[in-house]
Amino acid sequence: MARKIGSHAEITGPAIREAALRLFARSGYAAVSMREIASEVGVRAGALYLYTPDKQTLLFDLMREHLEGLLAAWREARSGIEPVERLECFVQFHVDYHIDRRDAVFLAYMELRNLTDENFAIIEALRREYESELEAILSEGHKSGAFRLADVRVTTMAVIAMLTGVNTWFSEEGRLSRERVQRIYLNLTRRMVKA
Amino acid sequence: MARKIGSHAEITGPAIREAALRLFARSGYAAVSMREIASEVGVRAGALYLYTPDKQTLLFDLMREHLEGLLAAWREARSGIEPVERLECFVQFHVDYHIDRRDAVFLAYMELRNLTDENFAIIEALRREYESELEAILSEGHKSGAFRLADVRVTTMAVIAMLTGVNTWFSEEGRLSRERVQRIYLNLTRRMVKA
DNA sequence: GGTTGAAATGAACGAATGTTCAGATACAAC
DNA sequence: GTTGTATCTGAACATTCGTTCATTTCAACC
Repeated sequence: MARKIGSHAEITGPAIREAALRLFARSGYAAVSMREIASEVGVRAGALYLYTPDKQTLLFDLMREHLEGLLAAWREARSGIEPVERLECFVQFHVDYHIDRRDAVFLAYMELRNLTDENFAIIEALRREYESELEAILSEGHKSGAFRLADVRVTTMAVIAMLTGVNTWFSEEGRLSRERVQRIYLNLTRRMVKA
Repeated sequence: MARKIGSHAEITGPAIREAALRLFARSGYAAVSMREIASEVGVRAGALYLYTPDKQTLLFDLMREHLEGLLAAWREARSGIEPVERLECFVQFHVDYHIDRRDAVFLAYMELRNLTDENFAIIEALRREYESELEAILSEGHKSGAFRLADVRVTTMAVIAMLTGVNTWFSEEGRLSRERVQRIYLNLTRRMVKA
């Protein structure tokens, strides 16, 4: 029978990822040293290498997990929703998910250029996969006449950019509640696709 | 009478800024070394310090010049335009200006966190100044009844995020011409503010 | 042709980087 | 209490970093 895993590892592994995510998002991948991450966790730099083969993999894993989580959560959220209501569902979901994961969203967008070519291809594919979820919604609605769009692809990019932008200004303690912001973005999106 | 400036300096100064802009945008400020920049210009690292006091100032100047240029160009573009047409003018201008300056736009957004606190405050003020140009347009239109907006501030941020997003996908050799893209974004913006 | 001075070099600086690894440590199992 | 092993340290490694500066280069002038 396998030996029970050491008690520290159950804590340290996730703690490293959380610290790395926070620091990478705040200062940028290249500007954060392994010693900084270790210090944040309360451990020395060498110990990090029990949990990740190297710094690049640490970054890559954070980005991959974010995007895979995003896709999985969306597929869960949309299941059982009629195509007609899918757009509204998407907007609500996207805003919610992104507000709750500012650091990860920031990282997955800002640090693309610090990925190796191979890792970049994987991350980029995941991003496109998510984008094409929205594109499919718009495309269906366009064909059915529910939406009237000048260009499906451009509208897709426009809506995603607009929605993701919420992270550059929204604050939970700000003037507007999360629900109010969601409603406003929903109305803006409706207008953008209105037949 | 002042001595004529050395012949090299007329070339090298701008060349350094161009190389730095390109490299910073491609790989990130922290990931680019002074030796890389110098090599790109065809000079050794020490020579850079004849043109900039340090790396941080090099970054800061690039960002400041971009934002100051953006503001000045916009104020030039809008002059003589009636308030009613200002929004359309803004969209055209913003898309055009941003498409033509991908690296600078990218830099001024991505590298905010690598600025010293003092420099960050200056850059951030310039950004807000530009944003409030659009906000003023929307606010006027809202008051006059030309637009119907749920929230002026959120709509401002939404429009800017949507428009700036053009840089993440547009290519001059792509499926759509610049003029076509401008028109699509213009229509999307019109819908977002429609009374 | 010699003088001047800006431009650029090349070597060097201390500091910080990612990563490795032999040894110390802590803790579950017996 | 001894053993076994996962965990972690501390020191060291080869590089690379931003920056400085004495020295060299070279075009412009008298």
